Amino acid sequence: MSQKITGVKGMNDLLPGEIEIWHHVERQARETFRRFGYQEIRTPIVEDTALFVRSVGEATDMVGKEMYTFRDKGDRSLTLRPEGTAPAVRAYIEHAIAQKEPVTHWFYIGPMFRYERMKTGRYRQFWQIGAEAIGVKEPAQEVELIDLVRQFLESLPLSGVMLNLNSLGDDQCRPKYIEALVGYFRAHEAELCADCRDRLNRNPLRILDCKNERCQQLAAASPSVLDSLCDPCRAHFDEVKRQLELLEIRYVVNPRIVRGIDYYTRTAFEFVAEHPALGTASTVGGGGRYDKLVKELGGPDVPAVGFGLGLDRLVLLLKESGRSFATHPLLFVATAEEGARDHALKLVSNLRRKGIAVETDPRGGSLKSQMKRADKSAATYTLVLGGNEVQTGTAKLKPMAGGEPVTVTLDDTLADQLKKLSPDA
RNA sequence: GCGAUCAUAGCUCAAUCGGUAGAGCACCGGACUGUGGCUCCGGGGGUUAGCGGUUCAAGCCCGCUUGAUCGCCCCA
Repeated sequence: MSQKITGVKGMNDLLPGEIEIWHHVERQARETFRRFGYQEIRTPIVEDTALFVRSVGEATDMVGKEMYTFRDKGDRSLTLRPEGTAPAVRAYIEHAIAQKEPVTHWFYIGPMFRYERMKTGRYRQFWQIGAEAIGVKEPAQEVELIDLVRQFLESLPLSGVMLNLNSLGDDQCRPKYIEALVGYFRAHEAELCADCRDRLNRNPLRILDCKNERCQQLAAASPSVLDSLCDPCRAHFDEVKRQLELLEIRYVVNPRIVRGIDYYTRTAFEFVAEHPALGTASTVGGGGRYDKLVKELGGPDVPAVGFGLGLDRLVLLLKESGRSFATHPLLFVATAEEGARDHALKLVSNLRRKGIAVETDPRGGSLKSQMKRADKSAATYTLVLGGNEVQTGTAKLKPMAGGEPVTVTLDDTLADQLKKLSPDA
């Protein structure tokens, strides 16, 4: 047992029984993105470490202590991506997408990696559904993305998710705000927790996020970002709010949302679900505008907005609904006599080619044991193939949930007969 | 990174004072020889997470490791 190899800590296997719910969420996501005109991208799981250091920010927890970083055989420093925006922007720049189209709408679904302590809803490999809209400076862009998330959540369906909204200002007004904030906290430095005293120098915005009681009190009385927005930022924020109201999207302005990433400018938002199933991991998604990031990473000076949703957390919430997403075969084929095996083999193959979900037990065995497997498969009908059926060219379909058997003919029209019986399948 | 709790069959859990590891569910088979579920009967399953220590004797006591759960931190 000491030699037993197990999965890596914090990285989970997804097995049948659970995977169906993931498929459901991913299917609804893809369908929503289709309606909004967003196209899928797939970027590598591994990137140059510098990409995240330069975009997410050196002083963030994500970069400072949560990255899976290693050296490859060429002595390059590589990192398992902790988030999806930086890789998307890297790809956008690398493929000179700005030269080809003024507006880019992308989405992605894939695993992210952060070296963190595990708890409910937080894993070292977790999955994100994200979107990036590059090239639009207008407030309508973040409103479109927020509307997209809303419609996606409705499709699952998932309710009770609150939208928290904030504006972090831009490079005109943010420096002044941070100056005011630092000045304020400097005056109360002795009262701050040890972490926050450190944050004061490295990343003062994060103090607003601190859960320490005294820090919270101080933060509550601190200058609000919203009071120091410059006129263009204020107008932008007001317009975002106006359009959200136009679409009847409910939100709460929360000036304490700062997000754990440095690249956000102006609008920042979070989707929060207070639910016991999530424990303290109540954030199911977050995003915001990052108008300077593309240029900072060496690309053109284009504005952008994006969001990321925690697929694992959505699945946790959806599991609570108790809904079943399992799929079942329409037909199970059992054989009653050894001589019918070859006929069954061909029958099953032909039905499958015609699109019918058919299961059988390749091991054969007694009819009784095959019937048990038919029951287990949750097939709608079972067809027992034996000498009689082969001889007469007809068979009875047994409805496994009860009811009268249905007689079918064993010819090329069998698939159509089955489809007629069960149009949904 | 810090703190707390926990680890027995595939799953949920028993096992008295330290004295031969058990049940339910699940799985397989039979009762019922071409018809599942219900009932009854039987069967396979365990280095008690791993390694070491104390003891005549350890699932139980002690140490370490690994893993899980929760809180802090932070986030999806």
